[in-house]
Amino acid sequence: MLLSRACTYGVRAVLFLATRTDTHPVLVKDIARRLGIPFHFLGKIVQEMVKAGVLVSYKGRNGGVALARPTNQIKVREVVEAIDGPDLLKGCVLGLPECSGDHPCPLHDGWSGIREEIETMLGDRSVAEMMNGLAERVLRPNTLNVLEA
Amino acid sequence: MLLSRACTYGVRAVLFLATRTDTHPVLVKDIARRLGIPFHFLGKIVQEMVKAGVLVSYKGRNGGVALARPTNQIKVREVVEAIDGPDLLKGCVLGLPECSGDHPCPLHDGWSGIREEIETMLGDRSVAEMMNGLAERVLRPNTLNVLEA
DNA sequence: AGAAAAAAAGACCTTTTTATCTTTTATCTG
DNA sequence: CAGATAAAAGATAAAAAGGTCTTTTTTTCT
Repeated sequence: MLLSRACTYGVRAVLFLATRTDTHPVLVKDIARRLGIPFHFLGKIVQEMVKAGVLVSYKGRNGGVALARPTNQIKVREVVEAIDGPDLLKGCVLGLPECSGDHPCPLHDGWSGIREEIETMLGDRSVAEMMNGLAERVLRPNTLNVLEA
Repeated sequence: MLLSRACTYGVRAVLFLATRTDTHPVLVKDIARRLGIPFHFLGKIVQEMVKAGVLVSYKGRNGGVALARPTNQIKVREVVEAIDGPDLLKGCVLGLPECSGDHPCPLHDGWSGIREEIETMLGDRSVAEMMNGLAERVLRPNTLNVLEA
């Protein structure tokens, strides 16, 4: 698994918010229900994204969470780093501290190229750029979500 | 992390065996010491690789483990699949069961390309092909390994 | 002010991963 | 055959990831 499950939940939540034209805050509970993610677990993840400045949250009645910036100013990498940490793609694929350009492990060069592509995928495109033609339903894990109103 | 730690240990053990011109079995204990990997943990991992047909093992005096085939007939992918399972790279990056060519998630296309490259890196090259110019020491995690004879 | 609503925070639990230790089984040597 | 050797197997433990539940804090609306 490239991303932790928590991270995939976070990315999905951000993409979900990005599909909404309405920018009013959305309840974490509603996001969790719509995406089939455990509510309280998503709550924790949302907190991290708020701390990281990706989301803003409002307590109390009419509260909820919303994207901190327009979708064209948020990169998926920010979300990933907020949840899985900045070192997710750092370091040797084989976990060798000595592995470097000077002392490459057998996978070093291959992995370097792939890592760059992953970083491009996550970082060089904004959330907005990714949303082209994305139907909201695709973010849900199961088609037969009986909880959906 | 792309690969589990167990998997990196397994790959490193295979690469270590591949650096040896001598094809006599090597003690798991020795591999563990040389590579700085927990002995008993590596034992479990070796077992899985033996079951998968990547390694062969011999009990008793003069026992140990050895590569089951010449290095040009072993692919890293085999090792990875023996330890992390065959589904490591299968499925959506965001964990969405519905994600497919028809209903792609926003990362679907980008990830498809990257996945293929990872599979190429792991599967289309044999262990032998990767060993070009690899010094054995690079497989060790710490330069100052006092345990090394 | 008081009640309700919602995120924040914290305690706790379960599963998986990583790791250690002990016992068993197989094999070789003398 | 006896003893030593080494992997296999199993039991246990520690740490991390994933998930649930309860309480607290903040805010808003009568």
